[in-house]
Amino acid sequence: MTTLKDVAERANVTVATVYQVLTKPEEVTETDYTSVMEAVKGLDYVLNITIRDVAAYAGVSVSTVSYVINNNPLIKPATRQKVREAIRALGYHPNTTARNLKTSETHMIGYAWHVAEDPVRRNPLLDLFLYELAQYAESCGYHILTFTQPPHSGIKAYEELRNTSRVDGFVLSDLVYDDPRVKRLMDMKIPFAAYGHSNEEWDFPYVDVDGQRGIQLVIEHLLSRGHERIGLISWPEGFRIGDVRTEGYFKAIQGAGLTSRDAWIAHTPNTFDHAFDAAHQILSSKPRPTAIVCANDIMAFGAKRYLETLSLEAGTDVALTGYDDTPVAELIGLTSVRQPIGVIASKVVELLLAEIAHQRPIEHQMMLEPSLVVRASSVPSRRR
Amino acid sequence: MTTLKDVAERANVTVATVYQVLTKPEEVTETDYTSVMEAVKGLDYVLNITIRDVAAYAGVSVSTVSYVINNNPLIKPATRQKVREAIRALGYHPNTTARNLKTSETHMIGYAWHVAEDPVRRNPLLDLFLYELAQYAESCGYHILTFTQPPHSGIKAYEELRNTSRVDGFVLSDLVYDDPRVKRLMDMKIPFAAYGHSNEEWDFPYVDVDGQRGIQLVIEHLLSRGHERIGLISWPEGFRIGDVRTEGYFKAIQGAGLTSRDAWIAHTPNTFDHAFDAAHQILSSKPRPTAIVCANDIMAFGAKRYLETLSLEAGTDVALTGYDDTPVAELIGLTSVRQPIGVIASKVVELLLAEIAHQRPIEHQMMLEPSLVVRASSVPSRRR
DNA sequence: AATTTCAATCCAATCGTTGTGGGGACTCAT
DNA sequence: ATGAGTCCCCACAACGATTGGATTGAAATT
Repeated sequence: MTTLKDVAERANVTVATVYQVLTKPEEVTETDYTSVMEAVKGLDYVLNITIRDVAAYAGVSVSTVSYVINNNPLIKPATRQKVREAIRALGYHPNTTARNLKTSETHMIGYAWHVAEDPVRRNPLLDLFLYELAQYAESCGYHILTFTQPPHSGIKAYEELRNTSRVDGFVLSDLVYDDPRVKRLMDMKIPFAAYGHSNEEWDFPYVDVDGQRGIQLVIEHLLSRGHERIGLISWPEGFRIGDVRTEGYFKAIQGAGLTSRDAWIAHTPNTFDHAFDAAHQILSSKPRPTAIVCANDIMAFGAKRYLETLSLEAGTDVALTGYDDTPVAELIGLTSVRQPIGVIASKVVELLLAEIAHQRPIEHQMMLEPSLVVRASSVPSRRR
Repeated sequence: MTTLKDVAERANVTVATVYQVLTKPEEVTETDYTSVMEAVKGLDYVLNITIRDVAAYAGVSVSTVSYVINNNPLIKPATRQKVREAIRALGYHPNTTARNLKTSETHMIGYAWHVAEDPVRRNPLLDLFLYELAQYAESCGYHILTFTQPPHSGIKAYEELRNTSRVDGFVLSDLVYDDPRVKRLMDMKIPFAAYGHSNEEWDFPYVDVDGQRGIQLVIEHLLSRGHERIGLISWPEGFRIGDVRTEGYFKAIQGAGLTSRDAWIAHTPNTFDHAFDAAHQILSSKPRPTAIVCANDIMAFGAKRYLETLSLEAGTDVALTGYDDTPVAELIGLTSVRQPIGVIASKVVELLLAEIAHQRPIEHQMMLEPSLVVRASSVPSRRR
């Protein structure tokens, strides 16, 4: 491979001159220009600054430049300065690919989009999570490689990315019971960290938010507002997040010495229409609850619409709460439970980087606290 | 670097045996096991299948293996078969990093998250776009590297990613007038393709959706339902998308021989509350419009809420339309304009890949047609 | 003065591929 | 037998960085 130095020697000028001719030809003497261009032609050189060029420019060896780049303290400040200057002058940027090859790291984190056959089921919370993930990873010098996991393809995509060494590890979200991805990644000893957890017996790094606690917060809030008949709309059984929240509901109700009734409980898929119907069912019971807790904002949204058909106002007539504090909750003034997505993302990245460095901290499983965001849907208001 | 072959020679067994010892020790004879393990220890070898191992296993040269991998037709079918078998047997996967270094391509596409200081302003449409982008790019053997562009940092992040050769090119979205990213990327001859366009005079590859046409569809629909007094809630002037849609409104109104009034037009930031107020203002005019066209779903959502405070029903009492067909539109039964995000994403990727290959097609600027999604908010309904 | 020590550099091998430029083996016509 | 022409395959030099071990000159020690 031809370097700036080769051209310089052939044209019998300095490396700096060659660079100047190639980047700002207008600032250079006629003779320099022609001789350099001739050399360039002869060697058919194309400008591409590498570490070698920097070394030649600074008058040191390649390794010295490398040490400077990597902040190796052995290098004398004067030399360091000289090299830095050369880097600046030539506008040099280390080639990540070459570095990756040598160090066999990629500084990339893989994150699979949650499968979304049904666009309505796309979870805005996870979009936000991905955003925060990207942000925090970047501050650690990592980037996120997003990929889509074809439905029912198992974890092919994960293996492929790892096998071809495109990523150093993975972040998982949307875990299910006995999540096969977790199992397989553990088996293959591929670094990963998860948002949410899967199987109590598996030992892997994750960050989760206490779903029971979230519902507890909601119910405490409702109790403080005098509600004693509290309904629930949650997922069908068998979904991890749903089950946790449902359980939280029962625990909190019992903890407060209240009772619930079957008629006040609905298990429905997470869609607007199903929740609408569920609200209808619950509010048809006698006595009917004065508050309805929903395991998700979408459900609350559907319930709210049902209230409107009865000309009931959420907050004033029936208290209504959601979960996840999605943008829609803000829009419709829905009391909801917020997960600290920013913190989760940063912790997950931290855990993952530790895994990649083969240093699993003692506390590699964290449970974070959600917080309650009270809005109009659970407190009576005079207007609007 | 030590290869399987080195170990095999030292232990005086076949390459296949070494591999077997290292992967399925239970299926191997005692003597093989000990001799191989001894060799492994002596060379302190760690299992890592490379093209060299495949070559040794198949009894061909490294380049032959490479040719097979890259489907070079020169290789004889029998040899090809032999190599394929070796690849399978050893579970070999080419190392992407090494390949990237050699070919100086990365098969990565950079996409910056739209800046979102204000979380409420996050655009779900772009989340969907990113998803589709990832999906289509993958089908072309590319992956998406997402990054966040720190606000006011200019296009530093873009340059950095390109300079360190992490990506082959970029996809842009959320373009503004005279977008500085477009200008700079054009200047630096960095491949990119955009969703949306920026400056009429710049020649760069993009895909856009005809915003005027979208509004026109809406207004034609309203006309067909007999509306003649049609209001508009749109962005303040100076935002590309907003201006296009506003213009579409005026053109369509005039084209239909109708007139508009200043009092029926509101320019507001894209928030629920501002739209609420705008609707209030518009509906206070006399005569008041029978329909309100909004340049965005969020605005329509705010307007809808205002209607509700008046006990007016969208669709029955006042027709209301949004734009972008975000999930919320589906939820609240809002007539909206849908952009073919899947098509856009695939076209953008196509254009970008062409740029990367330095083959700009004649049609490197496409304008796609939006479509109207009619829901209850613009058609009177009997129930619900 | 001879030897050791040490900080500051440098040399060269290496990471795992790709692809050019041969070259051996074979066929076919001379 | 010879030469030309194919057809397959291989040796080897890259790609652009990192890094262990060698080297060097000067300071410290003997």
